[in-house]
Amino acid sequence: MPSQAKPLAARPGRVYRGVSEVERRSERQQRLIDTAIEAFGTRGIRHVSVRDICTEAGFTPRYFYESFADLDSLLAATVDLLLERLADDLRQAFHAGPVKDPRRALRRLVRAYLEFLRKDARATRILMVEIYGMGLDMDRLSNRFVRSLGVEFLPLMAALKQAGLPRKASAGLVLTGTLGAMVFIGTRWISTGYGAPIETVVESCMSLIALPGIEGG
Amino acid sequence: MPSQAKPLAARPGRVYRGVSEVERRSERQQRLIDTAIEAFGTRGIRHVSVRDICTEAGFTPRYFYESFADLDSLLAATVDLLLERLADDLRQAFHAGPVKDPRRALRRLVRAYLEFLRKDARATRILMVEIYGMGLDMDRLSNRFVRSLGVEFLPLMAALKQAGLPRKASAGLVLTGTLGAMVFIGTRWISTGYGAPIETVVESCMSLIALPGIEGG
DNA sequence: CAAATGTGATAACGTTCGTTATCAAACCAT
DNA sequence: ATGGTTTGATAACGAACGTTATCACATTTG
Repeated sequence: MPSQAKPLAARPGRVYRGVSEVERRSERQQRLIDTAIEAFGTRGIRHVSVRDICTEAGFTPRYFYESFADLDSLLAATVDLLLERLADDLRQAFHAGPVKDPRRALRRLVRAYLEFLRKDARATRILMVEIYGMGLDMDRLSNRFVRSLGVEFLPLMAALKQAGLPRKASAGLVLTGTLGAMVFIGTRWISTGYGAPIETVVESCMSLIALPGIEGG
Repeated sequence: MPSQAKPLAARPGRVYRGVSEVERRSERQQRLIDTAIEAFGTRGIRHVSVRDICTEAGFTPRYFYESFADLDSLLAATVDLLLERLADDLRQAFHAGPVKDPRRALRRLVRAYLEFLRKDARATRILMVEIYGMGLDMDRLSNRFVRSLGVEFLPLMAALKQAGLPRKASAGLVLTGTLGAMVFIGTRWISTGYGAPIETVVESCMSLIALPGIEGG
């Protein structure tokens, strides 16, 4: 599934210990990504080597290169997976209530985002910090984030923004800024040990999302 | 001056080629930091080694360790210097007009910030991207940024925010969020080749800073 | 002058890195 | 059972790393 992973074998392959070749390869890939989440998420990419990943996953280096070209590819695949999980959570939260009320739908999304951050500090570190080590420029990064924040989420927010936007502002930049606000608030919340109650954090996020013009709650 | 640099020799030392020992050491330190700005700012910290810095600065490794304990210390010193420069620019912009009008003063600050980013893409990359590679947690990072954004800036903005803040929001978190918005917008602006006119970027930033309640322009 | 110190080029040290190979044991096919 | 595959442990490889030392040369000090 991860885009940066190597292709998963064309031939059907042979069955070993009950599982097919494609299954085995995919399991190994998954195990590598799981190990990467732990390693990158706790020590940071700069303190993780290919060898580290292999020994921690209980693999021979050969199996690393079977799945990934290098560490950066593994990081990219890891980020992909985490963004996918985040997107799932957001989608679920979005549809867990009335979709027509934009303010309440947005609040559900924000809360789901924060709960995702609280659920796994390692994932958070990877998505909020380590991701910058990749070659991605801000545009791609922002787009990637934004795309994973749900297809439903985006037009909703964009519409809201456009409504109350000052004449000369750019909707795209404001969107990026809002995203940055979420990221910083989330990261800060975590680095202070989730000190503030989630209600307060949600409210703080909402106060930055909500522009004059849609202020109604 | 940089906090992460090694102390600059206690003894007076001897004069060499016309300059005193402390001066020489400080010049070397400065040259190392200049080299670091170029190296970190264009290739990223992950692709820079102590040896790289030395050869690019025209130094023997000995002189690296004379000034810094390791690469991270050099990065920290570099960040310190850049934040200092940014703070200088902001202070100057702040006092370049009527201080009493908070909206206009804020706009001057935002513009100065963006012009700083445009002035040197390497500095921008270091401050906005590479900085995350350091051990700093978000709290320290945010505080460091925020402190360098000018002692005058902060209470101003905090006061503005508090005025229009929803009941349950946290002023500190909202401040962090605003900072994140600035960072993301600035980085995105740059990664798109400064495509948008600075007026548009300023306005986009302002639309995120300005909360309902101080909306009056 | 001579002695002491600062400089710069070079090399040395041991470690770790990414990457590839070796080889015996475990497993599947026929 | 025999022969081809997959596996896991181990090692091998050259390159790069951080760090420290060596030694000739330039400069200052007495």
